[in-house]
Amino acid sequence: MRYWLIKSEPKKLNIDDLAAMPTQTTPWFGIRNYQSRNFMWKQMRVGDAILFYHSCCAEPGITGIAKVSKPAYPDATQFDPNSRYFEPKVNPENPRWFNVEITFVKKTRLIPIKELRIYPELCNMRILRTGNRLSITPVDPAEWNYIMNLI
DNA sequence: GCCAACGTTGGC
DNA sequence: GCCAACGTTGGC
Repeated sequence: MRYWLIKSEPKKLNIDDLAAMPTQTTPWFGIRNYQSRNFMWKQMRVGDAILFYHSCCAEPGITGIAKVSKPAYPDATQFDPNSRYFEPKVNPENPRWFNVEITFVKKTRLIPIKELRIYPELCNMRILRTGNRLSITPVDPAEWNYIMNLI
C-alpha cells in the first residue's frame, strides 16, 4: 500500500463537501499534468491512503484522510464539450487523461503548512518545496506515520 | 497582488 | 530537438 497527498482548493471541493456526498466518493477528475496522471494511472491502488490537503486558501494545510476506492479509468471531462477540462484533440479511443476515485475516511484537525514546516522529519515532503505545483504527490511511510501522530 | 517555480507550447 | 516565451500554481 502506498501513501499520497492530494491538493484540493476548498472553494471547489473541501473535506466537508467530500464527507457530505451520498457515497462520500468522487472521481478525481480534471488532472491535466502528466506526472500526476501517471501517479493515478500507474501507481495508485485501491486501498492506498491519502492526505487531503487544502490549497489556495486562507489556511492551507492537511484537513483529512481519504482512500483510493477505484482504480484509474479515462477522465470523462476530457470528452465533454461543456466541461472546462474538455480537450478537443483527444480521441475517445485513445484517452489521454485518467482519474481514480477517492472516498472520505475521516477529518483531522487542520495541520497548517506552517506547522508542517516546523518538523525536520517532514522537511523532504514535496508539498513543502517552494514552487511545487504537483497536485498529487507520494508520501513516504515514515512521513505518513509521523503525521498520524500529529492528528 | 507579488513572485518563484516549472510544465507546456511552438517557432525554428 | 532546442529553448524562449508563456501560463499556471500557490504560499505569502
